[in-house]
Amino acid sequence: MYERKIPVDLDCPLRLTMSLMDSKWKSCILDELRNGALRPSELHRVLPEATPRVLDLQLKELVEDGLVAKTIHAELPPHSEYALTELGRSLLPIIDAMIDWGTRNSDLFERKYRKREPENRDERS
Amino acid sequence: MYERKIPVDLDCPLRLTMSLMDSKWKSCILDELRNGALRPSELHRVLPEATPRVLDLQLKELVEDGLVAKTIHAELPPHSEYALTELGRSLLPIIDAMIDWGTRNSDLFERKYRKREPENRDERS
DNA sequence: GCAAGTACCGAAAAATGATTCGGGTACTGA
DNA sequence: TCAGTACCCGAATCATTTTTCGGTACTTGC
Repeated sequence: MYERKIPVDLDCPLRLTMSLMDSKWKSCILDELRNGALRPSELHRVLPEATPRVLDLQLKELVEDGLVAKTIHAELPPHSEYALTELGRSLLPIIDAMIDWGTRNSDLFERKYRKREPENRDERS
Repeated sequence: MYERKIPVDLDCPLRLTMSLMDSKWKSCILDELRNGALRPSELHRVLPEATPRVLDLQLKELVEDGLVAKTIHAELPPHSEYALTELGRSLLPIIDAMIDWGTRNSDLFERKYRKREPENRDERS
């Protein structure tokens, strides 16, 4: 895990909240966990674009931030599970609002950015 | 401006929304513009931690994404102003929710991460 | 002319974030 | 004991973002 030099911005509530979920996968992970705990392999199955390694790292940070809880089931074979904590669950309204906004406005950005391949955009004037 | 290889993730509404405001300063800029247009120098005055260069780059992206509009006043001396568009304004509820969450939970992370200076944390066990 | 203010912008450096690679452990069932 | 599965991790590498540094251009006031 990276050693965050400036852990979170504690003086600005906005930046604090942002810093907890603005990585590439965290918000998706929180969203996927909304319906119940998932095991790492299951999470990878629902987010196949993220490598297991990334998910592992991000989950670790989420756990460290108290948004997700890890449970190890000692049965055989032992499994680990990640679930939202109450704190993590309290972020869901924000995530819902973002999903909502993205859904309402997706066609706008569709037209704007799906001109062609990732390559050049910037065809103004 | 950096040529985003993958402009925005168009297939996931959550990631789409995120991609528009997950940079270090964008959400702050949107928040600062809520009460009316600001000139670059004014914006720098209210966000002194961000260099004028960064603000410039971020504003440019915000304009390109349609969240902010730029107006050039041709008087002398010519001034430019940046204001929220309707689209940008429609993100404010999300930003409000984040400010809210951050305010409600700041003391939690205060205790957790303000052990000492930005330097080392990582004093587990 | 010259300093000071404002708005820009290019290029490189630095910092941060994400991904890949190559393992390691622990258990299973055969 | 061996392949198979799931989980975990360090380190290097790659990608992206942010910062730094410098510069252009224009206008105002001296």
